Amino acid sequence: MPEKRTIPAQSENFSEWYIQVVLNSGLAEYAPVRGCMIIKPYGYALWQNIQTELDRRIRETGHLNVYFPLLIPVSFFAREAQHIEGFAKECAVVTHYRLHWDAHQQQIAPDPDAQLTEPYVIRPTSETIIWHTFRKWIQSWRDLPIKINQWANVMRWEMRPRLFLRTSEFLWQEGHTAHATRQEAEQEARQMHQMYLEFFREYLAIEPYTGWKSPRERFAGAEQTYTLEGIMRDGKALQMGTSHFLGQNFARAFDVQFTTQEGTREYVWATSWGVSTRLIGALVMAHGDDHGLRLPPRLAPIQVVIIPIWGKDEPAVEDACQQIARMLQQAGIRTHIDLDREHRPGWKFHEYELRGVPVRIVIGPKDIQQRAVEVARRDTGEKQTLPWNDQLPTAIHDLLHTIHNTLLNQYKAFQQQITVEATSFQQMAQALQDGKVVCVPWAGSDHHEEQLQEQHNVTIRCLWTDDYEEPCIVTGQKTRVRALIAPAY
RNA sequence: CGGGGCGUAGCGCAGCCUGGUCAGCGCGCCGGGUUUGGGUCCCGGAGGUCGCCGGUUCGAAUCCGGCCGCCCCGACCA
Repeated sequence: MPEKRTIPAQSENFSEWYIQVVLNSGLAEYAPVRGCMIIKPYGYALWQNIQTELDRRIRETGHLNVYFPLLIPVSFFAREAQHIEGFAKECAVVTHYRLHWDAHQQQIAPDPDAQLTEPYVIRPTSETIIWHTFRKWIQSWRDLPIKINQWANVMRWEMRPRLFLRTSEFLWQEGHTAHATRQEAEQEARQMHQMYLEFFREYLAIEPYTGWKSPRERFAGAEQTYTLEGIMRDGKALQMGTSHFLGQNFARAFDVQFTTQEGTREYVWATSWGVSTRLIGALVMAHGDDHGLRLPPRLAPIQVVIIPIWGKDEPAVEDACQQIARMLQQAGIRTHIDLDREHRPGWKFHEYELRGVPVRIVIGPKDIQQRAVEVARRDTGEKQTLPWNDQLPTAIHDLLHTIHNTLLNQYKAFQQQITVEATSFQQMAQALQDGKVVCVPWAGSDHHEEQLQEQHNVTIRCLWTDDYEEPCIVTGQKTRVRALIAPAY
């Protein structure tokens, strides 16, 4: 039986595979505006599952949710020099507050009489408006720390958009904190970085590389940027989250000082950190295969799909499906029954594989007779028959757990296998040529990094320290610092 | 911004070179029947000012000029 393939093989054309999986699995589709996407119910359910757990962890670590406005006066961006340099090129600007019918052009257009005296920027990130506000909120050491978070949309007018990975508008969570001491702010930035790592491991089944960014790759306005770098199945790195130690840069830019316990005046120390809908792109590219998505069970909108095989006695089959669904739902398992009569079972098997549903249960006349169900795993494709009894929900629950671990272990094995350690520039170049990502001793400068990009089209994704010293591959200087070098999204 | 591709039915496409029964196919949709343990099959039906503007011509989806938009690859970025 020839398979009707709607998506190309991953190995054939990864980029096209990615686009087709996103579109055909029902995660998202293109919007009328370039670079924007419509996040469809299935994709949004996935995002909401990410939100729910992440929000819990953010609040658990002492942060309160807030909402700041979408529009920011353009002058706010002039305050912090690096910040404006980083974002100016990609800002959408609101200049008018009214449309009118332009009789000359025969179209609706901004009313020239309704031009704003000061244009507003649609936020590309909220540091500026938040620090403008912090000035009002902070006078004394008693006002600190302030630890807030907001779930919002932001807009960055990207040159080259890509579904979920780099859309002009995207959804994210941005945390912003203010502290009395450098040490406390640094601690906060590292803590949230660690929180992301645990969340990725426990929910996305991805354990990315972690470390800090080189000065070149740092957030505009940060003193230190901590990052999480996942390696996708095509060997390219994807920045999955960041946490910035902002020093006193924004406090100085917005003149936010406080009176210490000793009565002196000091600038406030800051952090900001965030993850976005890009994580959905990471899930697709880290776990997906030729059949489509493979969603980690703790985030999957549908954890178990039940597919009936109708046979002669349809009511009996439907009833059996309902009973089992109820049993699973009562055990807290997100279960969906597909009672659609139009499509045959084979069609449905393919459909739910494309959509990455972790577990499929098939129920037909045979199963009813034997008081058993056929259970298939999306991650490995394995099928097994489980008895239809009180133990079923527990068995499925355990299976979901196993699937999570399998996905995580497969990811880790892949990441380990694609990573090579090099002790010379030559070795590194060869490994990159072979499609590997490379870990090297590094004490180079911005200049060396620029050369890497020009010559090999790769960047330093992150830096960390090892226990022993090795000579840097570009300077020969002994160093404990290691760099992960890879092509990136 | 550079390179490439595309715009014809809801979706995917053919037709364009060589202007004239070229308004066509597949999927989907609607109606009826059949089938259901890995993408059933058959019959009937609805649906398009061929991206926009202008030109050439007796005649333009097709040729010419201009404009607009989208996608892919690169430089920038979560």
